[in-house]
Amino acid sequence: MTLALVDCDSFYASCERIFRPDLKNKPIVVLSNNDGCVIARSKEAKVLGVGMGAPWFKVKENYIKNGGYVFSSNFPLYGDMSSRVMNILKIVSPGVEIYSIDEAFLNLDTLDKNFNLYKFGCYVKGVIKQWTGVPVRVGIAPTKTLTKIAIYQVKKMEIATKVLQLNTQEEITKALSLTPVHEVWGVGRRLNQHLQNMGIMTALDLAKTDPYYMRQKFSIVLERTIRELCGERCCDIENDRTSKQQIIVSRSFGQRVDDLETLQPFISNFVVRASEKLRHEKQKCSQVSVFVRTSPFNDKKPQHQGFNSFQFYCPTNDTRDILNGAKIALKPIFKSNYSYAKAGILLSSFSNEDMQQAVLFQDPDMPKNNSYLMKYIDAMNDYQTQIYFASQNTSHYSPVRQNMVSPRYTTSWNELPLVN
DNA sequence: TCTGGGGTCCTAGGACCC
DNA sequence: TCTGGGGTCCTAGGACCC
Repeated sequence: MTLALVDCDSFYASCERIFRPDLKNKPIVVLSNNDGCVIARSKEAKVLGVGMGAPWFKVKENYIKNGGYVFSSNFPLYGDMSSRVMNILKIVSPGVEIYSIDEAFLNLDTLDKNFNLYKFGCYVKGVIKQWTGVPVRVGIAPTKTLTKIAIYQVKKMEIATKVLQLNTQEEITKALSLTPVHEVWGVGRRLNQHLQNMGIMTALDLAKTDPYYMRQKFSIVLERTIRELCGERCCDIENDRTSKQQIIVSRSFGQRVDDLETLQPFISNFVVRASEKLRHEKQKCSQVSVFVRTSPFNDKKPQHQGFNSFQFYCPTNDTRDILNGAKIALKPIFKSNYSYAKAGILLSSFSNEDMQQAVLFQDPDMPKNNSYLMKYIDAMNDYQTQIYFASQNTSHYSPVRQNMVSPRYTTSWNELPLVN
């Protein structure tokens, strides 16, 4: 009974480096939207003391002075590199669960008992590096939570092969004793504080607690974590990805927005994007919510945040319906005299697009949603946006500030890497 | 001056039912 | 003075993840 976790090493920074081989062994950081804060760091950048999530304007000077390189985020590139990695995993592994853009669990239960899993891990690492250039780590263990522990140990102990198998109880116990409790998957800031107060400092301390007691005191989630640390599988591999429960599109603004006439078209852009995702998921939604907020970091200006939802009479994935709902929801929460720093929309209450909810006062043969129209618009916009809705801002997706974006090396004909 | 975006799961509590 | 018991469903909010 064995699982593996394949984890890309400093993923975004590695993607940038693949197309800039001159940056080998150089510090690289990747920034969030608007070049706000640091969301990825190469090993060398960590050495320079750049923290995860650090506001860029605070670390910039020192980092650049020390010879660091910096990129604005380039998600088309990272998304494409990710799917290349995942496609390789689907070839080499009997079962794959894509967990995030840079992580996947492999189900190795079906492999023969005498199969050399450690060698397999090394092979996976090698083939991904050779075919994509992405460096990965592999953790092998009986449960998901333990594969996470294995990955943490690869990082912390700087294991040269980047592959660690936790097989015997001795190996597991040793790894647990060397892992601080806040590094355990599922233990966040709040829980860590409580556990520390109880004298639970390491993953091994946590594994030794009574799961029933901890369930009463905290939650069933923690009970599962404890059992997983003890080798009892509580989280299964999900082979076929379950459909989404909600879709969010939101942005922080590079420039503050303080009037509805400016904000509304950006909200429309978010709605259009979210509706495309919804149709891509083959779902309809019954609710759209809109939120706005001022900057929580600016204590000199008045603060405001608003959230409001609109319910649809029957489920829809027609952009025009959702634009209308979002517009109605935004009105009461928008207040003038505030400088808004972030806004977004959220679609929820999904149902399958094939199911048609009959409506009493509507002719069932005349659906309001014109799904053909949306299909054609999606098809036309697939390659490059050609059709906009009247309420959109067609010149800017959102007020954004990005100064250091790398080319879309793999997803745009005009930006392919050149070989001299 | 400048602080990301997109998700999941669980729980408590209210509304409602018989 | 004294005011049941047991259940379901839904939602908002918290905690956590990458």
